[in-house]
Amino acid sequence: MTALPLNARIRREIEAQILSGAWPPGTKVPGEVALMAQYGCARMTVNKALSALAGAGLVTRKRRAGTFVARPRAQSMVLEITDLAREVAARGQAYEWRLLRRAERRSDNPAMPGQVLETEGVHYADHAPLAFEHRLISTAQVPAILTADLAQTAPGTWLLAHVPWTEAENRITATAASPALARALGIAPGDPCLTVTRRTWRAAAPVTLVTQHFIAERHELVARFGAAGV
Amino acid sequence: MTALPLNARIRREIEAQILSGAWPPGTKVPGEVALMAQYGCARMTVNKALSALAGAGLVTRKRRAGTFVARPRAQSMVLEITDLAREVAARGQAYEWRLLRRAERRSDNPAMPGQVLETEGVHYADHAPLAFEHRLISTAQVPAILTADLAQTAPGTWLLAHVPWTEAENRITATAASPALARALGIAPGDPCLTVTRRTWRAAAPVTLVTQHFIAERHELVARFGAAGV
DNA sequence: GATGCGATTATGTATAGACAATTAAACTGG
DNA sequence: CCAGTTTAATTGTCTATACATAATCGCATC
Repeated sequence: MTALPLNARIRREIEAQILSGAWPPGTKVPGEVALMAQYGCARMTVNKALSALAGAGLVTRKRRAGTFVARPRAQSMVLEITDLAREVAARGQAYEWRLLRRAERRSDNPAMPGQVLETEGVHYADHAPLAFEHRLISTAQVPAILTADLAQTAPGTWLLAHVPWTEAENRITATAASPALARALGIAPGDPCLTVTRRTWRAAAPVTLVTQHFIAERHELVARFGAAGV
Repeated sequence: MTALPLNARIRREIEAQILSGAWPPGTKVPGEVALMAQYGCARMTVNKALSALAGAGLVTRKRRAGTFVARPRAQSMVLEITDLAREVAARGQAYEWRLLRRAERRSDNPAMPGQVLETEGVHYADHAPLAFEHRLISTAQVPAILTADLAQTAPGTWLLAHVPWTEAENRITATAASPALARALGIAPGDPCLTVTRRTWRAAAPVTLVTQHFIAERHELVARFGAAGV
């Protein structure tokens, strides 16, 4: 057992009180001077612990008033959107990507203006279709994509390795498969699909706009939240 | 313009270098002593800025080696799962909850063992059905739920206000509406639904297990990633 | 009562210095 | 040239203190 730094220990002990329910929302947490006396340390050490708790949203702090156990508000979950190739491989399945279309053209989509590379293809897991993907990539932002072998490497995999993004937005919804989509995925028209649309920016400039249609039974998004930041 | 605290300013300026791409992944960030000289401040101030960046995952720090711009890994997105009542109200629509079933019984679901309160009901936005909800609540963990008026307040809303949770897991998928579900929501059987299953724990003890079926056209989950933590 | 204003209190930020822990890099002996 | 050892650079934590800032409380006044 390595000795936990003091500020981390203070933090953990307060956290335990909150998470056990002993200190319900609204409870006043002992002030910095009180904790300082209790632990026999400097105020900065206590401050670091309480600031970290405030940053994690477990307490709210207000000058003159004090520190209080926060009322749980929105559940803010972390959704890990990994690269499909990696995710499939992590499940121990064989990953495969098949490029169906590749075109350089001017975009007619206001969300991705300018010259774009358009791709369409299907992701396979263990040789069974998993998702159909339609993507636009800004060639102004990512000129190197034009020389990439996208029949070999899925554009998402290539982008993840080559382009840092600064902002992204995912929209998740359910849709019924259109006849064309059903044909590409080998399912029946009207079957439910989990549809993820992701827009990615780098320094306010759109980089890529991708829509992935997953076969519902074969894919699930998982978002987890652990309060302790563990 | 309120003057930003110095540690926040240092953080922002380093962040800007990383996000603009000027400092690609792997770049060595100036050390604490260098920044200390550059900004003419104490090391603790620089340390606070860099520690915050490390906490946000933008840099990794290693003793003796230094601070380096982190390599982007998976896209980890923040998915805000707010209370439905609040979310509908935030969109300026009229929220309504209708309780269809309420039963105290022993659970046969291994994910939620023991004595539970089972509820079923429908969430409405502007008097149109939005989602069907099925829920199990552990009465051992939340005895007070038995006295709550769940016809008036949706169980999710009540729980959010009364029970702190420590861990949660969401599974998101698409399903086709069963005949019973279609009847409850006023849609056609087989129509696609966005299905969210959420399990919540408090200190390793299961609190609630809820499944919500959203009408696909009326609901969308949005996950955002803003690198600056804004 | 209602209103305005000062006093008080708790947090927010910053300093300057100290020592500990880690580990990359330089050095040494075989 | 390699393996083990020492050195030194860098971050991690902590102290003690100081002043800034926000907001509540209470008092005086209208």
